[in-house]
Amino acid sequence: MKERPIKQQYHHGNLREALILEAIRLLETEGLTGLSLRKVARGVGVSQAAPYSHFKDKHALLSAVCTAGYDRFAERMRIEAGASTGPAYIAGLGRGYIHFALDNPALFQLMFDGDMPGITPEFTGDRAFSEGYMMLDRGLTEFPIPYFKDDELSRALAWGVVHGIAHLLLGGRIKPENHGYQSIDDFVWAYMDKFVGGVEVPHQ
Amino acid sequence: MKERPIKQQYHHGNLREALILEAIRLLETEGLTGLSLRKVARGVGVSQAAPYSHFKDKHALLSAVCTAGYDRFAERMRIEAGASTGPAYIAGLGRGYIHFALDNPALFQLMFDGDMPGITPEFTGDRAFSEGYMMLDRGLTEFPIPYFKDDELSRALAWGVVHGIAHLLLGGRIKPENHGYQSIDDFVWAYMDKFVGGVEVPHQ
DNA sequence: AGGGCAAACTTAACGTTGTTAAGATTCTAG
DNA sequence: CTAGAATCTTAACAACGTTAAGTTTGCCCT
Repeated sequence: MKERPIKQQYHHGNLREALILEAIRLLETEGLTGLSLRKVARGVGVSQAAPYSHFKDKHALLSAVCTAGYDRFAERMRIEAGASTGPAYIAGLGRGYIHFALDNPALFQLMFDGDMPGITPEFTGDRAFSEGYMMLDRGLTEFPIPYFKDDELSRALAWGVVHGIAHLLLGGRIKPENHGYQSIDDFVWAYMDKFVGGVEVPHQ
Repeated sequence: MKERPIKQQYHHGNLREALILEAIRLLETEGLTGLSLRKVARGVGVSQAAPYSHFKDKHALLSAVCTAGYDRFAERMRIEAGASTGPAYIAGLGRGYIHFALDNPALFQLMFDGDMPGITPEFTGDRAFSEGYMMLDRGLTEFPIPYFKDDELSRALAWGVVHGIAHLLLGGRIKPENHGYQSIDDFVWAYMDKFVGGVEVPHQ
């Protein structure tokens, strides 16, 4: 019987998960370019070559990080959409999408800029498949955007609307104060409301 | 009098421009992650430290590359918009935006993903300022999208629509064949037509 | 014309990175 | 209890960004 079943000395126990969590942590503190395999290894207290027992190379670790990221991503959309229906459901999904990007900038950048396996309809990786795309797709089928007749293009359009603003806000290309909004959150709400309803939202 | 005023042996002559052009060339052949300062130097036949006579560091060279990129970017939009007016003008600008991204993927990635000085209304760098944003902004003022009342949000929305689809197509997240289109160009035309007109475009 | 200075460029070195090889330690199945 | 597999370590390699120190070149000033 061992006195310490959690923290071992030579065998780490669950190095694989620890590396993924440390990589996510470093991503948000050091950014994508500041992330190195050796730093991740150092962060969990193992040698520089230890990760190679669990991942073929750096890209494989980052892929695993993406998989975890897609899960959190879909969860955020699910939470913000809540139990609402109709246009409010679509708007909620969009806000979740955008908020996730702004709250996890480096992770979002890795998920969509690094050439990582992504969220396309035909992608069938089990855990890596993002529910995010499916939720948006199903939502649009149930509740089409008024102005746009429901067809394949309207799905791409809705996705573009949401993804584009997320990416532009992330890069600082669009600043809410330049569009009459004091807080990012006000802007995001108004933005999605305008898209799903096409209405003019009053902003002070 | 020298026999060769163009190609010198020790002093390169116009190393600065040569480095920028070589960096752009390498960007599209090796990608953003495959681009190194030393490769750029090797490509123009100078030593590894030569670039530091013209650029403070790698980031400074990439900034100069972005400046050149923004010029080409705006030019592409101008060309595709041509002399058209109304919704067709907006659609043309959007197609130019998307086509530039697809034709210069790594350059576009650098311009919008690397933390490079970008195109925001208040950015006043002389040559680095992209006319692209200004053209889109002026176009929308002259020719508002029908469904959306012309306000500050509609500018952000239009930019998001265009940028989002460009980025998603670039990353392979959206594939035209999944939306009923055989060629990317058909898809891009239909996409922009749908946005500016809100009409259903027939696709075989 | 020539001297000197600054700009442009080279070689050499440092620390960091991703990756591999070879060996040591621990776990586990038989 | 023991063999082999899984896990982890140390050591090394080439490539990278960057800096320091020295060399070559262009050019202005007298």
